[in-house]
Amino acid sequence: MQKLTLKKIARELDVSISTVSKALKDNPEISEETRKKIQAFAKLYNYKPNNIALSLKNRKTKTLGVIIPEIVHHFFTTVISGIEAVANDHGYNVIIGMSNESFTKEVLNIEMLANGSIDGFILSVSKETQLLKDYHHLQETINQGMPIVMFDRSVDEVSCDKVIVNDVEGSKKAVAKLIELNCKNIGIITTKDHVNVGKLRTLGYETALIENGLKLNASLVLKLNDEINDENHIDLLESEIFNFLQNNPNLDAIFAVNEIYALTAMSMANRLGKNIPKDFKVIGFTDGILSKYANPSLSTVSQHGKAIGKKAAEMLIYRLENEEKEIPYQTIVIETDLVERRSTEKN
Amino acid sequence: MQKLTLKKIARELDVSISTVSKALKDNPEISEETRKKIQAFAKLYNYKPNNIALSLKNRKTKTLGVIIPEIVHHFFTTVISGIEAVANDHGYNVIIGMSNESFTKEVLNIEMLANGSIDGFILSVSKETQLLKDYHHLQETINQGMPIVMFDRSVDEVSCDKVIVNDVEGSKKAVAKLIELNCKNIGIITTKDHVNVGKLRTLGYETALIENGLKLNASLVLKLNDEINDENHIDLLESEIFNFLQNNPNLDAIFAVNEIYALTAMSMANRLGKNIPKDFKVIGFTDGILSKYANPSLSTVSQHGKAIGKKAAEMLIYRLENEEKEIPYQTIVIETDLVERRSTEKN
DNA sequence: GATGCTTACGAAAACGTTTTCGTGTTGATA
DNA sequence: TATCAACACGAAAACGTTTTCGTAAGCATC
Repeated sequence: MQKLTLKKIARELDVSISTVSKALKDNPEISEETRKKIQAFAKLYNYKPNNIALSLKNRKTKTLGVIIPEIVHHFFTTVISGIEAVANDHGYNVIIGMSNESFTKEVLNIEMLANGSIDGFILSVSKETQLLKDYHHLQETINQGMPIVMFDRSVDEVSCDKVIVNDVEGSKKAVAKLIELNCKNIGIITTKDHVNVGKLRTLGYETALIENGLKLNASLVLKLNDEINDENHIDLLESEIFNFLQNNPNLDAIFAVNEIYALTAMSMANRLGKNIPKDFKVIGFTDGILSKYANPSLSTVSQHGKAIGKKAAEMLIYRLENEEKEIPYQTIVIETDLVERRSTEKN
Repeated sequence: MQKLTLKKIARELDVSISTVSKALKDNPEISEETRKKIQAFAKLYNYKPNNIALSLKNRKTKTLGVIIPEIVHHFFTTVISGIEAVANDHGYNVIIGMSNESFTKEVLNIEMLANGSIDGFILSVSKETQLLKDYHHLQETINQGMPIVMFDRSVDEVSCDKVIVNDVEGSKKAVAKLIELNCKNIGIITTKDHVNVGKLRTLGYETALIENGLKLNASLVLKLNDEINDENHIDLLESEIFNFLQNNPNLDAIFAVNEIYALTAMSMANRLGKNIPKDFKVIGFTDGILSKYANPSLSTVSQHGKAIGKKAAEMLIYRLENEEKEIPYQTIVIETDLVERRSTEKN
């Protein structure tokens, strides 16, 4: 009933532990007869080596630690699915920690895992960490010889492998598309600047306008507190966006830096009597489930989350399995795609 | 740079390993002076005990294994967030495996983790496992002394702790609500019967009709292959549901066993010129993000995923930490709530 | 009959802990 | 001065592996 060990097999078959171990690994030192006997016994009672003992011996756990800000989140889970796929192919497990966007929980999670439980990290830093700009926990982990691969929300101040999204370029594509569709007054709904991706996407928006000879107009930019991007503040979000649209009646398109802002913009535009896509077009960022099933379906900038996860896992595993090599840190940029759906159909 | 161990501290301070270990645990055997010295050194160089070595020694890993069919899924991630919260409070980590609805991957994941990596499982079986009705891997795991807590998709044939949703009751509430709203021809969009929750929700629908004196009408029941409940088959799903609604023009309400079916039903009803909620009402199952941000927002049966996860983790941890006690297996039923939104507003 | 070479196996160390038990030193007591 | 307890520490086993090294037995060789 209880787990079988080498020692128990050895005692049972009256040989030494070493002999059992070698026999199971087809070591030629062991005679045909003994080997057959031991293997048969092990198979019969379904012997499986204990992973913890192996980890201790090898000083490798064959598991990756993934720290994400939030798990009930389409983008992050998509990334995880990419990580899992690659990890499993290489015989690795994945252990997941959530920071809940809290600096303290991020530190705690990293400390908990860094003491031998895993071989390396894949992580996206919390918003609070970005705000505090305190990265000592990350640096210390790296200094201790544990590799980190950052994705999406990466921090420039820490040097390590990174897989990032081309936020600026993705936003430029989206806004350029709106311009091409003859929109003249394109607004943006974004976050406050301390959220890095928000800042970058805003930059992309501005760049696209300028490159196409359009004027920037500060009143067409709505910067929201990201605390209201959350299921419990739908009403607040709605009223902010409603007011914004009402105060800018000439708006004929919105680029929103996430799905929720985009969907809310669509509803509020509807409420103001605008028809989408006929007289109001919308593009979001992040190709999640909301965009696909929205009504009308929402055009969006796809980040290829699964590809991000795969790439991050590949980089980490490669580094882990080639520790003798001096591999320079890399930053991989995953390009975005504009997925066109009904919210940007031509008139 | 490299990880500090007891041995290194011992060598550095010229004492034995035992002394270091005891000093760090404030064992009174060690003199004040030595204790202070060792603790100061350990703190200075940030000593943290190696988790793997502890796991081996204690034969406890303090980590829970969670196997889910799919991670890019609102309900499952909500459950995970509940598990994480409780696990972290008790000093446990969570390691996640995905079966991708495949029996083989489920078995592989369980085998991979069962060999010492974790202390117990929380799992929801894959669709393929339900179809094959092969549960030997689950039974064997339990026989080896590793506890399992099943949630949501549980299997009656295996006895262990379970946390399940009251699918029948939830569906009854939903359909009863539609009846109360004066709907006369209520259809259901559900899955084929081999999906257990689909079957139960269908049963709830039928029960509600009968208990309210309405007739069952087979033509108002649409049983879909669950392969098309997937982002790649939106078109197919749409056409199936469109035909269903078109062939039953007298339908004035739909109860759908998941969000996607419900949203698609709303779009298709729109396409057929029906106004929601005025002449067509819809209720879905699973209170996910889609329901909240749908337009009109979708009334739905909420399963309280986080509560399910919390309860499952509590049961598992309690069992793990009271191994001496003979705890009988429990099945906890989490009741559902009907969340009313605009798709069922009164006329 | 001494030497050497296979063959087949076991002992022991190592990974990093915790914990039990043993022991040398000190100071007090009879 | 012999005895004893208290004190402070170290040795070693244990958790379950892998792997290096040592060695006994058997046989052939000269």
